[in-house]
Amino acid sequence: MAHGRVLPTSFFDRDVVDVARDLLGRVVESETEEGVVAVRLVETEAYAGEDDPASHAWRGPTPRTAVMFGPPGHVYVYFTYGMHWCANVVCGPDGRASAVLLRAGEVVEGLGLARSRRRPDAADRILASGPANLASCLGLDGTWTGRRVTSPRSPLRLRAGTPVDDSAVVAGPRVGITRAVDVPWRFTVAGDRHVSGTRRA
DNA sequence: CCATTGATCGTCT
DNA sequence: GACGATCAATGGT
Repeated sequence: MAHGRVLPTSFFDRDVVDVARDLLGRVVESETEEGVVAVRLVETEAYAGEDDPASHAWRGPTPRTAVMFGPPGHVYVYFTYGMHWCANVVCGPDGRASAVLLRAGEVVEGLGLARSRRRPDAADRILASGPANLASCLGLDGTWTGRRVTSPRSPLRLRAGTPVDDSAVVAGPRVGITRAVDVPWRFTVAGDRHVSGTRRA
């Protein structure tokens, strides 16, 4: 219970943009045989499914994106660039394929384990900075897809943490995409050192 | 600080 | 067969 209670399914069952913003300050926590790693989120992005040209779900369901078309509160972990895994939480009602990409955070528990999964010499500020780095710290890969984040007994959980005040939230364009490049659905905690780089395609 | 580039392979056209 | 919801290393300003 160190980081508050687990967020309920209703938290994720609403507009994906609102969820992305409200996830800042919350804590993702994974538990494996190796131990627990917890990350306080400082950067997220919203992807609005079939309505959003930048979403993997834009052209309708495929075997890969099937989870996103299911009920909210489950994880979608995808493989990209031949070497990286990235994690999303499915949002909105069943049938609407929206999801929030977890882009960056601060490791607040399990620092040693997180570092061993990345690089032994990784600085704290870059440990979970970037979606693939964040997923790596948590030990996530494709086998985690479909898991719930809304149960206290799930190996992957999202805890309430401490919500971030509106005055400290910055909205801007999403990173690394080639369509809908100007839609401001990337949310960061202003001035936080753990936010990832702002390079665009 | 900024810009460029190679690595590497699943997914969909 | 092309293209990624990326990262780290490199080299210049």
